[in-house]
Amino acid sequence: MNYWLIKSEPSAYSWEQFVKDKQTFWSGVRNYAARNNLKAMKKGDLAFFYHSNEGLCIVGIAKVIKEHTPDKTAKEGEWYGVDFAPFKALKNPVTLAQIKTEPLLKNMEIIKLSRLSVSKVSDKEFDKILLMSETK
DNA sequence: GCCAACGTTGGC
DNA sequence: GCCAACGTTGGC
Repeated sequence: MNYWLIKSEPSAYSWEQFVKDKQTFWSGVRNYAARNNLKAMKKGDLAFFYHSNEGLCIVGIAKVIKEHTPDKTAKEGEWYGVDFAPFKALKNPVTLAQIKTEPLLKNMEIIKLSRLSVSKVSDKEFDKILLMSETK
């Protein structure tokens, strides 16, 4: 099983809306690196849901319920989307500032490639962030 | 195939 | 609102 991190601006699509919707088709990705990550996702994989621009924190975990399918919102090019459902909310959001100060997480893709909207998270990073969300 | 210019994203 | 970082584009 693999872990991921997906980013969204709350003003565009928030975790709250996601929970309300019960599931969503993650589309609109127009970046090759992000697309490759989407294509690598398997059913059952978990992804952190990160709020960019506002909040700047990981608020919950999404689960892949359907692997990549063509993104019909793309007028040209070969792009894909993935279906997610909310898995669970974090007890406490883990902020970007917290991640930055944690040595174990300094090399996370989200830190190094802040502009990548879909990035990979290692097992260790996933566990660490979960732990941080449990303790304030 | 290189590289400068430009556009976009996202943190501050 | 600014600016750094990155991706993309286009001229050569």
